[in-house]
Amino acid sequence: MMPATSPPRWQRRADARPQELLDAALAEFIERGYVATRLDTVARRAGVAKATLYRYYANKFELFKAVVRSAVVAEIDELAANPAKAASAREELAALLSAFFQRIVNSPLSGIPKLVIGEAGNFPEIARFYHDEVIDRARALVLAALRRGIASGEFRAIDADYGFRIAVAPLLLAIIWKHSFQACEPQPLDFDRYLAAHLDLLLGGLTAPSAEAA
Amino acid sequence: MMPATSPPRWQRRADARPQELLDAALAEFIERGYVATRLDTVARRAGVAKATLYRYYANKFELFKAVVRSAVVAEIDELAANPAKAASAREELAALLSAFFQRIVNSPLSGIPKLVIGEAGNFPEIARFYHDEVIDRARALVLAALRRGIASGEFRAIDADYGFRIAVAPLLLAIIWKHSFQACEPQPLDFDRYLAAHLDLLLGGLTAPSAEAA
DNA sequence: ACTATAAGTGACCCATTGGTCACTTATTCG
DNA sequence: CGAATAAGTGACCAATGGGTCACTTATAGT
Repeated sequence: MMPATSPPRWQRRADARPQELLDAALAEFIERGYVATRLDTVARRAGVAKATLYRYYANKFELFKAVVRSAVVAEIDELAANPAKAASAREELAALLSAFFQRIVNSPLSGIPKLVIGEAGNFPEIARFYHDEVIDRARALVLAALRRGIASGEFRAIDADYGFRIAVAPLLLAIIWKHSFQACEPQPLDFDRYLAAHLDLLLGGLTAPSAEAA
Repeated sequence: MMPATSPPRWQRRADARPQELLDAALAEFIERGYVATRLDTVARRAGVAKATLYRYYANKFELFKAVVRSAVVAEIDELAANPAKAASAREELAALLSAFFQRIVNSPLSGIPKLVIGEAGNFPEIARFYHDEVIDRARALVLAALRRGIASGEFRAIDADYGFRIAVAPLLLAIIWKHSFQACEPQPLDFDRYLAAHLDLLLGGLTAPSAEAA
């Protein structure tokens, strides 16, 4: 009988662990939100014990920040780095909102904004972090498109900052709907038609002559 | 020495308790959300012990439903009962969204939709309840205004159900902003200007001629 | 080989809170 | 006045989960 050398109970993989933990945590945060995500589950999903997770991330919030940076912030930065330079401001704005829609709203990643929307009220640090790292970046992109259109006379001279919020509001609503109320309705929302309807109305409103009375 | 009859340690006030508990619970839910609201705190705020609360409401969810019905649903029903019959569909829609804005978004009551947005994902029963009791009611009102305008030719023939969502999305965003991100920005959002900007764009978009090319 | 050490772990602590229950007491009614 | 009973209560339970710590063990360097 060979006393078969029992395989090691675990391996040292210090360089692979951080990313594996990040992947596991992203999936869990998306599925369950911030509070409901159990660090023990995240660790097991990554194939390690909870105490091991703490060797790489100091606490839950640090883990969360790392996840958001590696997933959402990276996505937006990529968008910002490859600007779809369109002929008109209309097209640029439409392309931008479409990109946000396809890459975030209509993807599993939407779980992150959903989580933030829900829990930012109870965790001011999360709100501040997300505001500074994500919202500000996204806003810069939208504001640029709006200002371009206003400067060129393509759009009416609205307050761009308010325009930004009104332009992205339907994206937020789509996220909320998808994650919280989808199951309450017989037929699901058609995301493409929804986006098209929004762009149609928004661009119509932006272009309409200022003084139109009833 | 008169052995002064010590005042009763507590009083029986079976008819006043339910409303007092509702008031306390509304305030707590608004301040802290669903999960973070402690039933012990609610009870103490109403001047009773936690076990007393359970004599009137079977559990946390039942208490929550009672709160929403007595506060939010009542508000919407009142709105529905006194329809501001305006001359045009434009005015009707504007009046309706303004009313929602003033009575809910720009009032402490906004804490309730905020809470639902945040926690509906983790509590399907809350989502279902809010969808059936609140969203459906609100949607009926907005849809009526939209359909009226479409029927009269005042609005373009968009899909009213999508229009509903796009019309209310900025209200939701305002709620989220107010509760979660207000503190992250130097100057606060001017709610009145924000609403005006939204109505301006929305009505502009709804009225614009269908085929306007760049 | 063998040792230094970084990587990994199980068991534990502690605070938290929805919900329950046996008990006390204010009030009402005959 | 004195039950009967509904209103009210404090003390408790069980489950939960973030975070810690003393300990074990894989592995690289010599």
